[in-house]
Amino acid sequence: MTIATRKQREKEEMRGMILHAAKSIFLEKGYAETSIRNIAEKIEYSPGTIYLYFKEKDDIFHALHQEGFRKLVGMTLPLQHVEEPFERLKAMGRIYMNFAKQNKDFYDLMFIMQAPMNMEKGECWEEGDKALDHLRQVIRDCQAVGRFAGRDVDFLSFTIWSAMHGMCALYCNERCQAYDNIDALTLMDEGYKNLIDMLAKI
Amino acid sequence: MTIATRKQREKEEMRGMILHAAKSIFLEKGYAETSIRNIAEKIEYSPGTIYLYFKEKDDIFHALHQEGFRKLVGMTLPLQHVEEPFERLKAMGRIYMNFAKQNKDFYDLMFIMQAPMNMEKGECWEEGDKALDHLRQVIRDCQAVGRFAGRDVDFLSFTIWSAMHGMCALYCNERCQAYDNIDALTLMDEGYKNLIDMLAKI
DNA sequence: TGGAATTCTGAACACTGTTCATTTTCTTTG
DNA sequence: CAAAGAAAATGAACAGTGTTCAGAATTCCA
Repeated sequence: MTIATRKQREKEEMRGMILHAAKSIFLEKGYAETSIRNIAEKIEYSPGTIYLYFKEKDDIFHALHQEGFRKLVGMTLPLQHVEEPFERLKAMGRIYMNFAKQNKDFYDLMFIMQAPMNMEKGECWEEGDKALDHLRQVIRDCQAVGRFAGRDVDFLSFTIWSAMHGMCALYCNERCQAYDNIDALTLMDEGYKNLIDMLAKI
Repeated sequence: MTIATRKQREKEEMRGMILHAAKSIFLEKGYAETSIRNIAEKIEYSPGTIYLYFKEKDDIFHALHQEGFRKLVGMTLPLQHVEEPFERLKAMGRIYMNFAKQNKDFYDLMFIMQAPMNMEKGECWEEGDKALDHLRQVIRDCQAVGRFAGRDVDFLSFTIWSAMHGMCALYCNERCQAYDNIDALTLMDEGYKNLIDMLAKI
């Protein structure tokens, strides 16, 4: 093991430490509280050190952004066992919604926040593109069994993603409060059912 | 005209000045750049003065939040001339989407940002509730002419609002970039069409 | 072991929202 | 009109932010 490779490994480890600390603060106290100084304190290094491993704060959140997508993609494994395309689409929606319900902060970071988005597209959406392609493929599969006849795949994927995202975003941004007497999670579930009903008839 | 009423009026005028300055900076340079010091500089007062007219920064954005809703509600006037309920619903959607397209920052402030949301519900959603009630009423009107049979008005309004919001939010947060070769505005238009088609068949 | 290269530090810069003692301005009273 | 009182405006100060960089500490290699 050459010394250069050890240096390389140590650099990776340090990046890992920083990301780990950043993530724990982010999940515990939210984005606003996750400052460079807080992260530095957690890993017991000085603030300046962090800038030797990340060009800027957004880089850290960009990394967490990608981690979030890996997490989401990881949750879609059960889909392999769902053969019927439309059932698969339904399951995808459920998984997406559950991800948002269970990972409010990650969902925020991935789909709502402006923060880590100031990147050249390309590397930023590696994982995100994969997820979107997955949706497109399921839609094509649905078309192969006679559904969504004549619909453009891109436009329909946007329609479906938007509808799901709309519910998740209103949920994450506390806008469900607009419905006084209805629990936010109930709202999401019933909204999802309506969407499925609509997709079934289109 | 008593002196007390003049004082009152001057207080209102000062609030107006602050709001006007805040709005112009907000629309020109975005939320992040709209600092108390920037606002103070624009109206040629010291930063401290602003706190004599607004308890905190969020209060200012809360006021702009309300202004945004008045603006949106104002745009719905043409709806009075649309008799057929479903046509009216379609027109509502168009107006909502156009509002988002033309007022990205206001839309962000009203439906996405967490910023001015840390208020006791109630006064914060006065205008927002009105808009939502409007949607509910149109849905009921649709039901009166045989559409959306058996659907719960609250849940359906959430479904529709979410679907519209999803598109607008992805647009405002630059997530439409996920579609490389498709213009964001085209995406919105086609997404809207799909939604209408689905609502027509539900 | 000595010099070069790397790694780390922490003070400094220019910001942020917010507070508050002090000063300025306006209003009322003697 | 002058003095006293009230109201309004100030700007320095506090604790925080992201980011930079000269200098100190450490590690590496000859």
